[in-house]
Amino acid sequence: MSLYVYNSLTRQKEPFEPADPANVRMYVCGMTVYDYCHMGHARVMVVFDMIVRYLRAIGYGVTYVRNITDIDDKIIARAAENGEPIGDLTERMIAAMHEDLATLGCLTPDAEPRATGSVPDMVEMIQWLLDRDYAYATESGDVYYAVGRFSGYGRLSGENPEELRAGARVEAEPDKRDPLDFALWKAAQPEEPAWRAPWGKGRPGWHIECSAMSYRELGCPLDIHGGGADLKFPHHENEIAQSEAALDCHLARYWIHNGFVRVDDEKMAKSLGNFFTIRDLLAAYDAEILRVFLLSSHYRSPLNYTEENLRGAAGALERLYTALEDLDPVDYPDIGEVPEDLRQWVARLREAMDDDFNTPEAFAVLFELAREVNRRKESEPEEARAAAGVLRMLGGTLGLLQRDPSTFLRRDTGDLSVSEVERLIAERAEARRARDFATADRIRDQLAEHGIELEDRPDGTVWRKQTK
RNA sequence: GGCUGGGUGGCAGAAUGGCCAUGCGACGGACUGCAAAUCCGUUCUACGCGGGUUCGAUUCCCGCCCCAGCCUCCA
Repeated sequence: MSLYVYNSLTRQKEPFEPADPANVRMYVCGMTVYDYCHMGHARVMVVFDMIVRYLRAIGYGVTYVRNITDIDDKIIARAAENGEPIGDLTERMIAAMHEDLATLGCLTPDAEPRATGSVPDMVEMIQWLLDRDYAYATESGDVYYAVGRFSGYGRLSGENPEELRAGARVEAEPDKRDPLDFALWKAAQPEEPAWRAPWGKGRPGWHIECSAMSYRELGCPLDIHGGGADLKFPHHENEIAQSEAALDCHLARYWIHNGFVRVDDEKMAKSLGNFFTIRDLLAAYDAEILRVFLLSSHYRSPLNYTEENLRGAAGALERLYTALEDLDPVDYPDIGEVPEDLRQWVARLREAMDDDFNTPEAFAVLFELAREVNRRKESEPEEARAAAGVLRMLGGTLGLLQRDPSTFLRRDTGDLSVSEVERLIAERAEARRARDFATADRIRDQLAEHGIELEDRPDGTVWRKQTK
């Protein structure tokens, strides 16, 4: 059995065959740091984190590079608006991003190159394009890519250059030879940061940074190039044009694009005023719940944000952690150590994930395994420990289930302190001993109003946070 | 208009040419002082519409309708 990946370039699932299995080279377009990460960013980050984890879990070595765009029009505008230096704004947003991603359980990429730290690489690549006549400089000092010179333009997005020109909503830039041409370099403007280049001072266009940085960090071709679906056109199309013209090499073997986050079935967008930052949501939901939500639909499908769906994710995670509770799961550092009778679960998860990272199917496997753990819990504690160990290990391949179950299940006491909760539980225990069930039930109702759910067990009462 | 994806039971969300997804919800049973959690069972003729291929299609083919995204900065 082997991994199949949907390749946006060919529009079909293909067997995954990296050039070097010991070093899968993966480049993901990260974010432009002028504001906090929203759920759309979170989805990209979590989806590709899941992909890296899975590739590593099945034995690949992966070099994961994710860039940071820290110079562009929006950043310049926002910094001016705030009356702060560009560097202050971007440093602040990068720190916030790192914090958000760590909270969501995303691994740190192996490299996180910044555009401003890579300008010489970009200048060099633009020079190659000029030398080969794939680019031209204008009177005003801009440099454009000559799309008409590149025959493969439109292959990734399925767009036809002729159609694009015909329906060109692109406003006419007098200096462009072709409306499809795009900026590689923008001539310096007063009040804007600028770098030196042989053809004049200025700053890089957006697309060139990914071509230059991916080449510097990983060479060419990449095994995987990823990003949000909206980057297919024009960003990735332009990257292909740049890299292939400059390097005589196909930029990437596999293109992976994730679907959008929607809100009430509309795209989440700042212009619609319906976007949520990761921070907004972390105030209301545990980070691992967000992660479950983000992986609960297939990465290429749209993901609809609703309160109900978030609650569903919370319930799902609670079910999994409840299965792990009060067990000491066996630690399996390697799949090979899983007992024979539990291997089928590992195989089923792999089968799901090997099919283009089918996380919903993977969750189905985890739920069935959780049921198996629960079944064994009473009668066969040792077998339950083993099954729980596998559940935990498989959850780990998705970046989940690594916490102590009781920390998760008792993560939040709402507006009561833990000692108050415990005091009330003790009071109730007293009442129950006296068979004063009216009092006992009143205390239970009182706790329920604070979102605390009780469970009476033979050896005492435990409480947990109730998600409703 | 062009280019991508989609339309599955009360909700979310997979797979699949003929049998079970899975989770949540609802209902019944076991357990419990009652609950909760858990287990067992049931629920809902689920597959956008109309044709075709087939012994048999939600699944393949054709046409249509509808939705979302991209075509302009966007994860």
